[in-house]
Amino acid sequence: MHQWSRTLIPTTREAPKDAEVPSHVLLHRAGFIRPVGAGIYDYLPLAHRTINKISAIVREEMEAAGASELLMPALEPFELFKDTKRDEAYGDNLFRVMDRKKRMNALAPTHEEVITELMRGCISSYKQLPLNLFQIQTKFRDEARPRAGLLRCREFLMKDAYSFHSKLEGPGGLNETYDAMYAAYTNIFTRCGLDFSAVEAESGPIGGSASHEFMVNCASGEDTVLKCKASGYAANVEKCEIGPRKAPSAGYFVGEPTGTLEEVHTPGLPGIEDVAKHMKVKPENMLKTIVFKVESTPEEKAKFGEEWIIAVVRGDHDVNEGKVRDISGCKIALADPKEAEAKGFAIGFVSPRAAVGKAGVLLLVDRDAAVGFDDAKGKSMFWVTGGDKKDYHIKHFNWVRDFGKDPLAAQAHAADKGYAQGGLRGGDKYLVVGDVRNALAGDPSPRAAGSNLETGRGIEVGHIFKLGTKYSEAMGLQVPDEKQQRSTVIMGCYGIGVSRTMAACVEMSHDENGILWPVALAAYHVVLTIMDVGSARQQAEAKQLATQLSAQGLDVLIDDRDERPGVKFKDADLIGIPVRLVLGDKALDAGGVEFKLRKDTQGKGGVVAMGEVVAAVVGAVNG
RNA sequence: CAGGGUGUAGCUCAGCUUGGUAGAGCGUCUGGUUUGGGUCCAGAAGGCCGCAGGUUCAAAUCCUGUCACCCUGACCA
Repeated sequence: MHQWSRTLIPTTREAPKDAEVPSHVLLHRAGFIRPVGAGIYDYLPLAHRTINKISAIVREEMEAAGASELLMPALEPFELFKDTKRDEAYGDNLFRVMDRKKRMNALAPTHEEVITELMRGCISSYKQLPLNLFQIQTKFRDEARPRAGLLRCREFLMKDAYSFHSKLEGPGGLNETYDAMYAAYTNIFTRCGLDFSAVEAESGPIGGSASHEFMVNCASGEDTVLKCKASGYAANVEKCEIGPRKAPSAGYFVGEPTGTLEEVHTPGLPGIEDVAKHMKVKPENMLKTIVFKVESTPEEKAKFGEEWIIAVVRGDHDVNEGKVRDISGCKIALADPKEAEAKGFAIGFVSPRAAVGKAGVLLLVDRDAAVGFDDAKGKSMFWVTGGDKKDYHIKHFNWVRDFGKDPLAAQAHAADKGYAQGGLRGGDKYLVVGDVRNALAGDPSPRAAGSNLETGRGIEVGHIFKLGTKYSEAMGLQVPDEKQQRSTVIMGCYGIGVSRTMAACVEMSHDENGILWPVALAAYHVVLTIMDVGSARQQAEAKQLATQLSAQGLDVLIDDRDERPGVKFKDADLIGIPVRLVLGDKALDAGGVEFKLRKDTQGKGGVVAMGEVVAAVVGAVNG
């Protein structure tokens, strides 16, 4: 049991002006955190207690799933990152520290390199695998823009686990451990009392194997999630597939021109919305073109030369970079404007015509943009797109007339296949129709015919990932297998943002008076509010009750501050303790104390007889 | 990294346009008052006006530079 007057809970009436999101405001006001620098925070006693509770749950479930805890250093020699090239991949996000010998070190953003190096020296046989090791430790990332309090920090607490396998399938394989981690994460976030979803996530260009994110469902979340109720499919928008869309009845691209091609001067209009407004059309009548540069290896460049990809989607849609990458089969990056303009692309004003007659340019057209006839309206489509020169757009773009019938005809087979695989190196193709945009609410489900996707927002608190051999390959982690062949170890990694989980919980669960902690994460289960601290009787009763509650394994906070009742009630609500017991003369005279749950916002609760209080609190806490 | 904004008391902010030597509310401390949802009254302490240059008789205020923090975007295993 702790006394409020003997610990540090600096509640405030107002939050700092720069705090905007609820978790930031409330964690500050409730005395959980204080800023130290950009994206760096003090974790005060309440926060520390809550974080310890999250950590304890994580530990239990990780151990139960067969993982062992260890602790690796946060400070690492910089050379470690060279083998995996993550000194470059992380770029400025990697904190660099020069030591007295002028040697460069890194503050670890994550520990793949360290643990792979560790394993290289510790295991020498496939018989020692599988292994799953985890730690709970402070991570450092020099984020370009830390924001939203604890949700995006430069220093934060993370549980990171790494598993090692000699095979993918079967007992002891990566897939088995991955599934075990999926189950463990589900247990962890369920026990934390969070409303969450496990969703398919973008697994990046390496390997293309499975990856799931665990998202706390919350309208203020940074990530967009799509779900199909019928099939249970759920995915991050970065990853979400779109089910078969209805093909245009007349065929792709086919439609009569809606008028003669007309150039319009559109200077100083930065966004598609502005251009649409200026040209008096809807964004859905515009074609949005995004230019990507293929990032080839030197060998590829020698063979294929410089390569570009132009993705075309409807103006009200967004290009999905992962889908462009997957369909083209190329590593890509948004084109550098200067470089692209040198190639003849008027960035910001590119139309599909820009691809015509240029070698090494692939045009990827989203299915919704690859039409010329509006079936719903029963007439040809009206398209506005770039004018292929600075500050100009064109009206009445028609695919067949203005892009060219021959190139379209040559690709009819690709369009019919729908999700055509192709691209620059698939032959002579330079136009492919497919799914290259972000999914939206109402889009067809990719897993259940006739069902539609729904959207929600989420905060990513966990991410599990099949790494494959990315790190073991780069760092030479191999063990001999049954046949005495050296084989590269297969890895998985599994992260949980512990400090972010605390903040996400507040985002998910608060009201106008403060935080509502789930019992499992509450810094204290119960707060005893002493009405008159000058009353020896109230003090004695409080102490006795607190002792009884503590004996039941409950965490008890006694508000023994010499404050007016109103102040104490406000603070109790603010810091969000699930159960409040008020010790005042009125209730004591009636032989009890006042019992109120934080989630019951109305009224002041009822009097519970002294002999039944402990059972009542235990009952409330247990569920 | 680009664009925008802000740095004045522990917190929220006013003062700056039009230079004249520092203000309010909340919080803190003292005394009184009050005592079931952030009482009321009186008094007090508390500031290198982010930092460094410059202009001026005089700078929180004008100029230059710099640092820090925040917002939007880019970025984000």
